[in-house]
Amino acid sequence: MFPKTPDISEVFEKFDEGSEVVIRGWVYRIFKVGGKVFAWVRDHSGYIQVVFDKSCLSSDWDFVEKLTRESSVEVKGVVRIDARAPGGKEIVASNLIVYGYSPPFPIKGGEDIEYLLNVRHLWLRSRQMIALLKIKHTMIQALRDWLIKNGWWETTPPILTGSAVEGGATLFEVKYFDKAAYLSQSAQLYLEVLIFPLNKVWALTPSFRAEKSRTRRHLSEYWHLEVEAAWYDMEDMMKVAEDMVSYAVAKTMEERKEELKLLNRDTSKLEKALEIPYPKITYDEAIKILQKKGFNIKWGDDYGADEEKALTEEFETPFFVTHFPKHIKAFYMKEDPKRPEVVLGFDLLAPEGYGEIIGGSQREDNYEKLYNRIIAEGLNYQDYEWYLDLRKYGSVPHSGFGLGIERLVMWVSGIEHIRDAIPFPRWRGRIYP
RNA sequence: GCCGGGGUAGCUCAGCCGGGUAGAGCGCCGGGCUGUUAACCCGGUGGUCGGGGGUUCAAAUCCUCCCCCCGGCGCCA
Repeated sequence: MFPKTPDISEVFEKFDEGSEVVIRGWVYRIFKVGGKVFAWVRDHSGYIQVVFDKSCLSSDWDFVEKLTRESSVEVKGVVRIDARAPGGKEIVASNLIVYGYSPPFPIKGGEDIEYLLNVRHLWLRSRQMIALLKIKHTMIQALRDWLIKNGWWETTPPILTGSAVEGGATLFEVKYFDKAAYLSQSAQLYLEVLIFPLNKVWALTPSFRAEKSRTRRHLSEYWHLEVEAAWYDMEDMMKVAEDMVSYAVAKTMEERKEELKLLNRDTSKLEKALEIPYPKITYDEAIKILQKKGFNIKWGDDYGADEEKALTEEFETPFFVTHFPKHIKAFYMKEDPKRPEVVLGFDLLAPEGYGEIIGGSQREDNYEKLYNRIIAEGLNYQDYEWYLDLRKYGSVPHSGFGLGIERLVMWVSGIEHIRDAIPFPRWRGRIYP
């Protein structure tokens, strides 16, 4: 067993000048000046400067001479306060153990994105990536906390499925014994099953979309938080969405201050997302806004990336768009009883150009209507027999939504590209490492 | 799938238009420096110019086909 050593952040917090300490980590930067060697040693909590001075070191000086970036080390030494050290504190080493030397580290700064993606397994050690990994952790934790505190059951829908939720063109096909199966695009249909035994359910699963997308907002594999509940109408579900999102933003701002600062996130903009309820506009109103802004768009058109971006500029907080034309939305969305040409669907768009982070709806709970929509979409109704059964055996009004975890992390972190919201991004052509 | 940009040293790029012995900075290696913060100074090392085919006395450079990457669009979370 390894005797436990303090985190590097604890050296700053709990160890006074002159106290002896042992730390473990990786060499992050190294400077050799005169007779001394300065090494910044990093662990998950931060980094500290270690000073190697021949006169203070009992272990072999040769080990110090050979130190390289990303070598893994254990250092014993004495804490010293010194203004010349980053953070104002350093460790004067008395002993060095090297667990593993590193050949010249392939990332030195200034590399282009293709190169960095190919050494992603090493790039994840950078301070920006560490910050993003931590922000994602905190956001997932907060969303989960909120759901559990509010009485939602966590469930485990399948990843391998026999049929599509939406279109078939974007499915990843896999071999399933002697048949074909597909990687799940959404757990929604299964969550709709699970509201009958559990009323209010959710799941956090990977979703897969084989879209040939080449945008900064799409991944082929992303983490999908989906919720579904019986006796929730669209309004109820929008309330869940805004409560949950604002809670997660608040928690992240509270617990990940340093990381947001490292990423240069303007948190004054995030603060506005703490106030709920979020504004709600209908699709009709969105079209009018866009027309006023000079976009060539008419009722019935789906809005594209430019239009969506323009819309988000009208708001400083996340906001909802509701009541879309039926033909631009999925078959399972419930028709508005007052206006059959629109559905009870909603999107939650993040401000600052980030756009859609949630898509949800009240579900069609009438057997005939759902059956007709399936046929009208050209889908094979036999694939959906079990799903149609839900409308036969005690059908219930219900609603749900799906949230893209990486989209949320991207907006809250203020980053340019979704690939940095996931450690091992996947899209067309990218499967390594 | 479509539009645009790109592939030259370990990395970032120049050279290509107008063909004529492959360049720079960084890194790395060696030396120097008594406190570095992307250290600095001196010296050294480093290449199937993405791949195939073609034109030419001669191709990184011109023509052609193919591959890969990046940015954007549509689709979505």
